[in-house]
Amino acid sequence: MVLPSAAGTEPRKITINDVAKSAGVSRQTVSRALNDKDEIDSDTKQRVLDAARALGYRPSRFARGLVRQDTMTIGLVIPDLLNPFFTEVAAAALEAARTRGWQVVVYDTGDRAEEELGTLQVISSQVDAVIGYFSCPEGELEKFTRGMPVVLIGREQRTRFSAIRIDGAAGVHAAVAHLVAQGHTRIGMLDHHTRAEPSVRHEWFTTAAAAHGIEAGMVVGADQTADGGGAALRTLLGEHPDVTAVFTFNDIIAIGALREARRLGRNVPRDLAVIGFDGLQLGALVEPPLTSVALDTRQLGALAIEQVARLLSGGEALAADDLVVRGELRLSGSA
Amino acid sequence: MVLPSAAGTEPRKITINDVAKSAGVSRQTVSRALNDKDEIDSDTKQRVLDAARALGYRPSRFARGLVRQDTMTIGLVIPDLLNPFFTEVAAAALEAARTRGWQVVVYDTGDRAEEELGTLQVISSQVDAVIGYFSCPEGELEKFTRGMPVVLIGREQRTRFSAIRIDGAAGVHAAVAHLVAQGHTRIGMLDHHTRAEPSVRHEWFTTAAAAHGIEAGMVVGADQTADGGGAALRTLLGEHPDVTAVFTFNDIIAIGALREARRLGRNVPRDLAVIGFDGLQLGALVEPPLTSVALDTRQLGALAIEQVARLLSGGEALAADDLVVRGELRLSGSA
DNA sequence: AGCGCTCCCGTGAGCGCTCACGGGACTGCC
DNA sequence: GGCAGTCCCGTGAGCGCTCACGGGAGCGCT
Repeated sequence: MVLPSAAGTEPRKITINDVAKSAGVSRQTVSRALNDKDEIDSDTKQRVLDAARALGYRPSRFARGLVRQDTMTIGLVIPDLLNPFFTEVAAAALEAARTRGWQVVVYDTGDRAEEELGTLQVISSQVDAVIGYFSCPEGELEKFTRGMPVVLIGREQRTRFSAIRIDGAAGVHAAVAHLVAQGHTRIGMLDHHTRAEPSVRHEWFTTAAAAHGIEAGMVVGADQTADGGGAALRTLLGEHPDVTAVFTFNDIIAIGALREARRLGRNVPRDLAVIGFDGLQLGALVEPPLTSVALDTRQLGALAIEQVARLLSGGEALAADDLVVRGELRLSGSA
Repeated sequence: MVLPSAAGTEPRKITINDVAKSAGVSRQTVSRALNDKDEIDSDTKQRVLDAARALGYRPSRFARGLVRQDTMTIGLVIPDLLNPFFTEVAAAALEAARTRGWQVVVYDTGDRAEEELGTLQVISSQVDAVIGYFSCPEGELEKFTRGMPVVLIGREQRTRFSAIRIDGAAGVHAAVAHLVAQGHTRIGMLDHHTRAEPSVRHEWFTTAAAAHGIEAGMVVGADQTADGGGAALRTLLGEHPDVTAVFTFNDIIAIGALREARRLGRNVPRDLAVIGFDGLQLGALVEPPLTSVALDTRQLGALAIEQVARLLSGGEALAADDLVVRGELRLSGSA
């Protein structure tokens, strides 16, 4: 591959005009050659193509996009690509977008609020709409997304934006009911620890626990990784050795807890029942298979794309009541 | 073939001029208001902002990109977002791209060659360069990527494009050597089955087996999922009940085999040793932890981005010998 | 010659936006 | 009054490309 190495000089962008000049034809002829249009002699076409290659010409997608504005690009902002839950959502969104012929740009904020803003700033001039998990204040969000459709996922507070609510109340209630029915009374929770305030999933847990008349104070924050889940379980069992069941913020933490339980010689589910949240496909691969409050990630992705479509078309958006994905207890081996 | 179907269905696009007219100011003032520029009265600014919101104005990212061409977007094409290996690579590429201030657009082809072409067609006018896994003929590839830098991953044949080679020969050799040292002589393989020809990883396996003087004919094709791995193991053990160790095309298949072995009452590694390929983080979560020929996905992603950078700048590209990621045997519980 | 037709190719216009510049209105100060 | 300075705001130009036209050249036919 031979490219003109711009030695020292500013590598001035090569435009269609440079190619035209080099091939001794007009812009339009170059355009015709590159786009496989009709009205062009095959010899001329080859000459243009050669000239373009020799110059290392790359058409500007902006200029092209400007004139024929037929592409829609959605920005998908997620906290962590390595967390399977988000990749499941991303895959679902990608699939839903594909049926519309839309592009999806994926961004990873690393679960840090400051990255969110940076990403948002960049994104705002790159996409036509944004779908994502955001933990930053709503004001900041609005500032960077002026006039752009935004669909939030899993944000609980009432908001000016469209938000797909994840409602796990019933699912968590069912999970606790299941544990209680199995005879458990000392149920702990491994929560998300990076947020200052307790998570909504934790609230669901305490509510469910209260409904069953059991204590819900045995909570330990966990890093959003399997190792974090393991460490948190160790801490929890250290503080409350009589715990016989744990509910976790998500499946990754649960899987770490599963592993840690094995290391501690606790048989799951006999000595320790574990129930996760998310319902990852991954949960079926571990031993024992994970019981979890499962979310339909495909529906989640599809809903988000659907709502974006409505916002973009200026049509009637889906109401908040329709923008809900409900967690459902899926029983398996671990509880 | 997926073509960009008529995406936006708005009757008429609202431009900056419409907002200007509506607010009774000039284009430039609108621009100033929207971009938080200085030379504007705060009252005017608010009036413009209100007008923009009332009209539902969204700036064109193409026009904006045209005039200040400072954004670089890389297209990352992977076969399956739900396979953790690819998300690890994607995460690595995203991270490497971020340090350069680049965007990454992720595409999922579903491991189907026809999707690759459709994706390529769409992508070619959307990104500045392409990184990806492609199984389609090179000619097709070139046709859709005219003049655009392309970096392939894991393609073995010599190619006109830059390609990052995955070299597992030594790693697989070490894996087989390890199994032989443990006393195994009947080693089977669970290969990838969707390609017509046998995989390169299979060749590495037969070569390594030959070097150790053991038979390598016990091969079963597997679907690229855990279930596929399980089914393939069952088939393999049905055909060759004396097999005591298996090497798999990748970790997902290996994890499925692990689970199936447990169901069949075979203890791993005592009754059946399992060695995977890829070295997924996921491998550490299953029981027993997976022994695998590990690839450095971060290096893979970083290399790809680095090469793209060199191709784009017109500078000297990395040579084929530098574009290699080598698999390395990482011992763990399963073998 | 004149006409119509096909095959190529070029020219003007414009997509929607930002940048550089110019300029009016108003202030303060000599 | 004159001048500089500040604060706003508007105008022309142009980013790189494609689309809609127009038009020359060559052909065959009347």
